[in-house]
Amino acid sequence: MDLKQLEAETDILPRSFYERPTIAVARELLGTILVHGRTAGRIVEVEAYLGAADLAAHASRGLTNRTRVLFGPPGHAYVYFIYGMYECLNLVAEPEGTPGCALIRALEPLAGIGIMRRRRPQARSVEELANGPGKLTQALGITRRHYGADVTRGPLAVRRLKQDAPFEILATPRIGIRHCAQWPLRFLIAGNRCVSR
DNA sequence: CAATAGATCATCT
DNA sequence: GATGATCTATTGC
Repeated sequence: MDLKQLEAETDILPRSFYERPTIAVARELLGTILVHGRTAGRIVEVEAYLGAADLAAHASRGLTNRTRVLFGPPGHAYVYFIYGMYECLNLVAEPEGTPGCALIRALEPLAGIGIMRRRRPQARSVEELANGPGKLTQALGITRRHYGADVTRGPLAVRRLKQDAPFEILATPRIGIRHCAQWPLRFLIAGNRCVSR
Protein backbone atom coordinates (compact mmCIF):
# COMPACT_ATOMS: atom_id res chain seq x y z
CA MET A 1 0.00 0.00 0.00
CA ASP A 2 1.10 3.54 -0.73
CA LEU A 3 1.94 5.68 2.32
CA LYS A 4 0.13 8.78 1.01
CA GLN A 5 -3.01 6.75 0.49
CA LEU A 6 -2.64 5.21 3.95
CA GLU A 7 -2.41 8.63 5.58
CA ALA A 8 -5.51 9.76 3.71
CA GLU A 9 -7.52 6.77 4.91
CA THR A 10 -6.44 6.90 8.57
CA ASP A 11 -6.29 9.23 11.59
CA ILE A 12 -3.70 9.27 14.36
CA LEU A 13 -5.02 7.77 17.59
CA PRO A 14 -5.45 10.61 20.12
CA ARG A 15 -3.96 10.52 23.61
CA SER A 16 -7.44 9.93 25.07
CA PHE A 17 -7.42 6.50 23.40
CA TYR A 18 -4.49 5.44 25.59
CA GLU A 19 -5.72 7.09 28.78
CA ARG A 20 -7.95 4.12 29.69
CA PRO A 21 -7.66 0.67 31.31
CA THR A 22 -4.76 -1.28 29.80
CA ILE A 23 -6.84 -4.27 28.71
CA ALA A 24 -9.27 -2.10 26.72
CA VAL A 25 -6.36 -0.27 25.08
CA ALA A 26 -4.64 -3.55 24.20
CA ARG A 27 -7.75 -5.12 22.65
CA GLU A 28 -8.61 -2.02 20.66
CA LEU A 29 -5.11 -1.64 19.30
CA LEU A 30 -5.88 -4.70 17.18
CA GLY A 31 -6.52 -3.60 13.62
CA THR A 32 -4.78 -0.24 14.04
CA ILE A 33 -1.71 0.66 11.99
CA LEU A 34 1.80 1.27 13.29
CA VAL A 35 3.81 3.63 11.11
CA HIS A 36 7.54 4.36 11.26
CA GLY A 37 9.19 6.28 8.45
CA ARG A 38 8.31 4.62 5.16
CA THR A 39 7.23 1.37 6.80
CA ALA A 40 3.84 0.46 8.23
CA GLY A 41 1.99 -2.60 9.47
CA ARG A 42 -1.40 -3.52 10.89
CA ILE A 43 -1.32 -4.65 14.53
CA VAL A 44 -2.67 -8.23 14.67
CA GLU A 45 -1.41 -9.43 18.08
CA VAL A 46 -0.84 -7.67 21.44
CA GLU A 47 -0.41 -8.47 25.12
CA ALA A 48 -1.51 -6.42 28.12
CA TYR A 49 0.93 -5.85 31.01
CA LEU A 50 -0.65 -4.39 34.13
CA GLY A 51 0.56 -2.89 37.42
CA ALA A 52 1.71 -4.10 40.84
CA ALA A 53 -0.42 -7.28 40.88
CA ASP A 54 0.90 -8.49 37.52
CA LEU A 55 4.24 -10.06 38.44
CA ALA A 56 4.98 -10.70 34.76
CA ALA A 57 4.99 -6.96 34.12
CA HIS A 58 8.18 -4.91 34.43
CA ALA A 59 6.14 -2.25 36.23
CA SER A 60 5.39 -4.65 39.10
CA ARG A 61 8.96 -4.09 40.41
CA GLY A 62 8.16 -0.43 40.88
CA LEU A 63 9.58 2.75 39.43
CA THR A 64 13.14 2.32 38.15
CA ASN A 65 15.19 3.95 35.44
CA ARG A 66 13.85 1.44 32.94
CA THR A 67 10.17 1.50 33.95
CA ARG A 68 10.03 5.30 34.23
CA VAL A 69 7.87 5.82 31.11
CA LEU A 70 5.33 3.28 32.29
CA PHE A 71 4.42 5.60 35.15
CA GLY A 72 4.29 8.67 32.92
CA PRO A 73 1.59 10.01 30.60
CA PRO A 74 -0.07 7.57 28.14
CA GLY A 75 0.54 7.45 24.40
CA HIS A 76 4.30 7.03 24.64
CA ALA A 77 6.61 4.19 23.59
CA TYR A 78 8.22 1.85 26.10
CA VAL A 79 11.05 0.08 24.28
CA TYR A 80 13.20 -2.39 26.20
CA PHE A 81 16.20 -4.53 25.31
CA ILE A 82 15.96 -8.27 25.97
CA TYR A 83 18.14 -11.40 25.66
CA GLY A 84 21.12 -9.26 24.72
CA MET A 85 19.77 -8.97 21.19
CA TYR A 86 16.20 -7.85 20.70
CA GLU A 87 14.09 -4.80 21.42
CA CYS A 88 10.37 -4.91 22.14
CA LEU A 89 7.84 -2.12 21.64
CA ASN A 90 5.06 -1.33 24.10
CA LEU A 91 2.54 1.52 24.15
CA VAL A 92 1.86 3.12 27.52
CA ALA A 93 -1.76 3.13 28.73
CA GLU A 94 -3.65 4.36 31.84
CA PRO A 95 -3.63 7.92 33.26
CA GLU A 96 -0.30 9.40 34.36
CA GLY A 97 0.87 7.82 37.62
CA THR A 98 -0.72 4.43 36.91
CA PRO A 99 1.51 1.92 35.06
CA GLY A 100 0.26 -0.30 32.24
CA CYS A 101 1.18 -1.00 28.64
CA ALA A 102 0.44 -3.07 25.56
CA LEU A 103 3.25 -5.15 24.05
CA ILE A 104 2.99 -5.14 20.26
CA ARG A 105 3.63 -8.76 19.25
CA ALA A 106 2.93 -8.98 15.53
CA LEU A 107 2.19 -6.89 12.46
CA GLU A 108 0.77 -7.53 9.04
CA PRO A 109 3.14 -5.60 6.71
CA LEU A 110 1.34 -2.91 4.70
CA ALA A 111 3.95 -0.46 3.39
CA GLY A 112 7.70 -0.45 2.88
CA ILE A 113 7.86 -4.21 2.47
CA GLY A 114 11.07 -3.95 0.42
CA ILE A 115 12.72 -2.04 3.28
CA MET A 116 11.54 -4.66 5.77
CA ARG A 117 12.95 -7.47 3.65
CA ARG A 118 16.33 -5.75 3.61
CA ARG A 119 16.25 -5.40 7.42
CA ARG A 120 15.14 -9.02 7.92
CA PRO A 121 16.81 -11.16 5.26
CA GLN A 122 16.00 -14.33 7.25
CA ALA A 123 12.28 -13.91 6.57
CA ARG A 124 11.12 -16.43 4.00
CA SER A 125 7.76 -14.75 3.38
CA VAL A 126 5.93 -11.49 3.99
CA GLU A 127 4.15 -13.14 6.92
CA GLU A 128 7.49 -13.77 8.66
CA LEU A 129 8.70 -10.17 8.40
CA ALA A 130 7.03 -8.98 11.61
CA ASN A 131 5.31 -11.97 13.26
CA GLY A 132 6.99 -11.56 16.65
CA PRO A 133 7.86 -8.75 19.09
CA GLY A 134 11.59 -8.79 18.25
CA LYS A 135 10.96 -9.17 14.54
CA LEU A 136 8.62 -6.20 14.15
CA THR A 137 11.02 -3.77 15.77
CA GLN A 138 13.74 -4.92 13.36
CA ALA A 139 11.39 -4.72 10.38
CA LEU A 140 10.24 -1.17 11.22
CA GLY A 141 13.63 0.05 12.49
CA ILE A 142 12.44 0.68 16.06
CA THR A 143 15.17 0.78 18.73
CA ARG A 144 15.81 2.01 22.27
CA ARG A 145 16.24 5.48 20.77
CA HIS A 146 12.43 5.48 20.64
CA TYR A 147 12.16 5.02 24.40
CA GLY A 148 9.60 7.61 25.53
CA ALA A 149 8.66 8.67 21.99
CA ASP A 150 5.21 10.26 21.67
CA VAL A 151 3.18 8.06 19.31
CA THR A 152 0.44 10.67 18.89
CA ARG A 153 2.85 12.74 16.79
CA GLY A 154 6.17 12.30 15.06
CA PRO A 155 7.75 9.65 12.85
CA LEU A 156 6.56 6.78 15.06
CA ALA A 157 2.77 6.86 15.22
CA VAL A 158 -0.31 4.69 15.51
CA ARG A 159 -3.21 5.36 13.14
CA ARG A 160 -6.66 3.90 12.69
CA LEU A 161 -8.70 3.43 9.54
CA LYS A 162 -11.62 5.80 9.21
CA GLN A 163 -13.64 2.74 8.23
CA ASP A 164 -12.45 -0.77 9.02
CA ALA A 165 -14.03 -4.17 8.41
CA PRO A 166 -15.05 -6.05 11.58
CA PHE A 167 -12.98 -9.01 12.80
CA GLU A 168 -13.05 -11.57 15.61
CA ILE A 169 -10.75 -11.21 18.63
CA LEU A 170 -9.26 -14.22 20.44
CA ALA A 171 -7.86 -14.07 24.01
CA THR A 172 -5.18 -16.54 25.22
CA PRO A 173 -2.46 -16.70 27.91
CA ARG A 174 0.63 -14.59 27.32
CA ILE A 175 3.75 -16.06 25.71
CA GLY A 176 7.15 -16.70 27.30
CA ILE A 177 6.46 -15.61 30.88
CA ARG A 178 6.74 -17.39 34.25
CA HIS A 179 4.46 -15.38 36.51
CA CYS A 180 0.71 -15.12 35.98
CA ALA A 181 1.14 -17.57 33.13
CA GLN A 182 -2.58 -18.37 32.89
CA TRP A 183 -3.95 -14.84 32.68
CA PRO A 184 -5.70 -14.44 29.29
CA LEU A 185 -4.05 -11.16 28.37
CA ARG A 186 -2.85 -11.98 24.85
CA PHE A 187 -5.19 -10.75 22.15
CA LEU A 188 -5.07 -11.54 18.45
CA ILE A 189 -7.11 -11.24 15.29
CA ALA A 190 -8.63 -14.66 14.66
CA GLY A 191 -7.32 -16.38 11.56
CA ASN A 192 -4.71 -13.77 10.69
CA ARG A 193 -1.65 -15.24 8.95
CA CYS A 194 0.82 -12.87 10.62
CA VAL A 195 0.35 -13.76 14.31
CA SER A 196 3.44 -15.13 16.07
CA ARG A 197 4.29 -18.83 16.35
C1' DC B 1 7.19 -32.20 12.47
C1' DA B 2 9.20 -31.12 17.87
C1' DA B 3 12.78 -30.12 20.94
C1' DT B 4 16.77 -27.58 22.15
C1' DA B 5 21.15 -24.96 22.18
C1' DG B 6 23.34 -20.74 21.54
C1' DA B 7 23.68 -15.92 20.80
C1' DT B 8 24.59 -11.83 24.03
C1' DC B 9 23.85 -7.77 27.42
C1' DA B 10 20.90 -4.34 30.23
C1' DT B 11 18.86 -4.66 34.35
C1' DC B 12 18.32 -5.58 39.09
C1' DT B 13 19.73 -8.66 43.25
C1' DG C 1 26.12 -12.97 39.02
C1' DA C 2 21.60 -14.64 37.23
C1' DT C 3 17.90 -13.68 34.58
C1' DG C 4 14.95 -12.67 30.68
C1' DA C 5 7.69 -10.09 27.66
C1' DT C 6 13.19 -13.68 21.77
C1' DC C 7 14.75 -15.70 17.50
C1' DT C 8 17.38 -18.72 14.52
C1' DA C 9 19.67 -22.77 13.26
C1' DT C 10 20.31 -27.36 14.09
C1' DT C 11 19.41 -31.76 15.67
C1' DG C 12 16.73 -35.91 16.07
C1' DC C 13 12.46 -38.67 15.16
